Amino acid sequence: MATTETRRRADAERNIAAILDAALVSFTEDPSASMAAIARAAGVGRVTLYAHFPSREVLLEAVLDRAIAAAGEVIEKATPGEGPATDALRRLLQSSWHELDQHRKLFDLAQRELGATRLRQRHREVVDHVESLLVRGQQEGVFRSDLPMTWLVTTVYSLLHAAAEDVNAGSLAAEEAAGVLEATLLPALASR
Amino acid sequence: MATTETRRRADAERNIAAILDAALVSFTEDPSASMAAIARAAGVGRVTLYAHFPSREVLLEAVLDRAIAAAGEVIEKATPGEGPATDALRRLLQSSWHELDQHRKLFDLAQRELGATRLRQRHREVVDHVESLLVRGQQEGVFRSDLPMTWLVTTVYSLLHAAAEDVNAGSLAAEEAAGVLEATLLPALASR
DNA sequence: CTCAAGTTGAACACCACTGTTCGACTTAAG
DNA sequence: CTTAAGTCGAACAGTGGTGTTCAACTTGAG
Repeated sequence: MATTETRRRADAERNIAAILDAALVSFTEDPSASMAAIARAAGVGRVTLYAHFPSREVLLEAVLDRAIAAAGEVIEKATPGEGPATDALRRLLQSSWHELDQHRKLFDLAQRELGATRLRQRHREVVDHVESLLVRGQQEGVFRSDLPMTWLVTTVYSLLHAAAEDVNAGSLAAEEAAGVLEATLLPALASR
Repeated sequence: MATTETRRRADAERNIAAILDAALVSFTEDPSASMAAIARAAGVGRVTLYAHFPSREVLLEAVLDRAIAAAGEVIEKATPGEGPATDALRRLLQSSWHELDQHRKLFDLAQRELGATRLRQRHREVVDHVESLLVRGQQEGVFRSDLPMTWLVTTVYSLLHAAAEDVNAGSLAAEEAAGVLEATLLPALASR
């Protein structure tokens, strides 16, 4: 289905992948990463970068699309719609905290550089997964209903991000992240 | 005590204050705010800005120092050392969430532009207030001790920041922020 | 009133980043 | 092997930020 008359050469394909990988890392590490730095990180000439992505904006959008797709896949693998909501949230945190944090950082960047409204719909795709899990938990009576739903979603993302930052800074071990998140989020979300 | 042979003229003093005010807002709204933009926001010529703050770096440090001092004062007014730890935390959130969020944003920016280590000590002054309150709560048995202290501090700051973002984005009313924070943080921090 | 302190815009050199063009070179595909 | 697709560095123009200098102007203090 991707053979729609693109007919790219194999090395071009490889470079595009390397660029997207490098751009994802670069953008999440430093929002103001330059095109030159990204090209260098991808092991590719600056001209090659521009050959595939004519502008910084286009590149950012491509990275974002890819991150959203990846996040969607990882989330679905955790089957957030099955079993007790509490267990589903545990599975989600365990498998996806890192992926979701990357997405969050990209979203922040894109919001600044591409404008807020333009991103809402794309962002929704990912956020909705979390939100519908929380709604299900409320219906089951295990998650609290005394606070706005937007706030609950914010709480999940915010702590996810915080854990990722701590891991990045070295003050939290990566293996402990999911457990710590669980121990903090479950009581914060639980109904009394 | 501030009369130590500075002998600045009154309008200079006024301009410096206006610049620091504008810079605080500008930096927290947009980390990449330019010197020209800050001067404009302060209602002051670009040259005047440079007359008082010879570089962007110096200005950022001055803003940071001021924010730390302000945060310290606001925190102390909430008397975090008196009464039950839970009540003290409530007072702190009620009076300081906005101030603490501003400080957090500045800290993030300064960390990127001035280097991480250089900021640790200054940051400590503010963080310690929160940390010692949490430690006191642990000793009283009302706050949990099963997670690293650094994580508990991170949790408080992270949700503080999230609430401020939501208020800024319009999805949370400013008057509700403290209450929502309380309702989320207390169960997250409580011992079982 | 007087004068030093302070402000201002215009102009300057400098630098980093963006995006483009070119011509020479390398590599995958048939 | 041939050739079209792709890569590369160098060099370019344009933009926007930083920090400086200067000479004219305004303002506060004594």
